[in-house]
Amino acid sequence: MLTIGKLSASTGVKVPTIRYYEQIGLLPEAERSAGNQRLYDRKTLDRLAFIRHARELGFSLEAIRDLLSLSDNPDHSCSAADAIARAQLVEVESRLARLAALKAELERMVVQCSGNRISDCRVIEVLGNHSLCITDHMIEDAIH
Amino acid sequence: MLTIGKLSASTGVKVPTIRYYEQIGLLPEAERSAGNQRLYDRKTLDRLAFIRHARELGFSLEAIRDLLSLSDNPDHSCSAADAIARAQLVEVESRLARLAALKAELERMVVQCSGNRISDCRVIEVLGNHSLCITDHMIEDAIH
DNA sequence: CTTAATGTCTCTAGCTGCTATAGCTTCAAG
DNA sequence: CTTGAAGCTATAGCAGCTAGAGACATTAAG
Repeated sequence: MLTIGKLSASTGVKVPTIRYYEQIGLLPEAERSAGNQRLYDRKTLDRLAFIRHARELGFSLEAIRDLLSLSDNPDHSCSAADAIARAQLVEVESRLARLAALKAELERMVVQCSGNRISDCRVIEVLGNHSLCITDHMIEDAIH
Repeated sequence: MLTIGKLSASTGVKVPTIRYYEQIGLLPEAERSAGNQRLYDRKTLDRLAFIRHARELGFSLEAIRDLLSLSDNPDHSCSAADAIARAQLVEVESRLARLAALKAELERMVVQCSGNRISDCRVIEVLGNHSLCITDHMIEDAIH
């Protein structure tokens, strides 16, 4: 049985975050020691590792809640889990395309900085002039 | 002079968001009509377009506040603006590398989905098994 | 000119996903 | 047996909005 600190150390999830996950029902209410301290078993450690990993992949707590309830019912079809993952993938691809476009724009900005007075600064100018920049339309094209 | 609705329509920033920006001091307090409605001029429209664009580029409101105060003092050197943009670029590059790795992992997940019972589902399994996944170390390597 | 629809006003509360603080109790090492 | 770390609860705060209530303003149609 692990204390919350050990659980935190072995999953990389901070202590207050673990308590928060319990509070919102992502983790079950922990057993308590005689002195009222939370105690965790291997099962909860796995569950928390799952949550952490999914968070790193950008899944929302809501999506994770769904995935967990799916994995709690192993007889159901996995198509729902697959759908969640696919939706997440679409999201990630969209963010990726968007970020790539923004990176290009930022690079243009810093390259063109004259190093002189603000009034000559491309950074400020580009940010103020939307027409110089990559449009949503271009981003949409890049995605598809 | 524009009402808040027109300003919203022409910048794509929602009405409550404009009021919020005023409240936190990103926009100056607006002039008011006889009937106490906010009125905006071209200058504020430009400022709001600047803010919107910078937000799309992922700048925090704090960074935008700095950029705005720089552009309000056009005699200063633009190296500060350049530094902010460069920091933002580093951030974006890091997020980009991270997202690319996550995309690869998600693709593996959905491809391997057996379409059958949850107990056979790779989506759930991969999420639960951190050792199968791309590590922070690998992401760091990808960045540099 | 009136009426109805739409727009705007202020204020408050809520959202996600945590993080920090205060003031207390419990535990483990020396 | 003491002391310092780790735990507890409860509350409040962060970014960056968003939504709702209930009142006043403006505009367009009839």
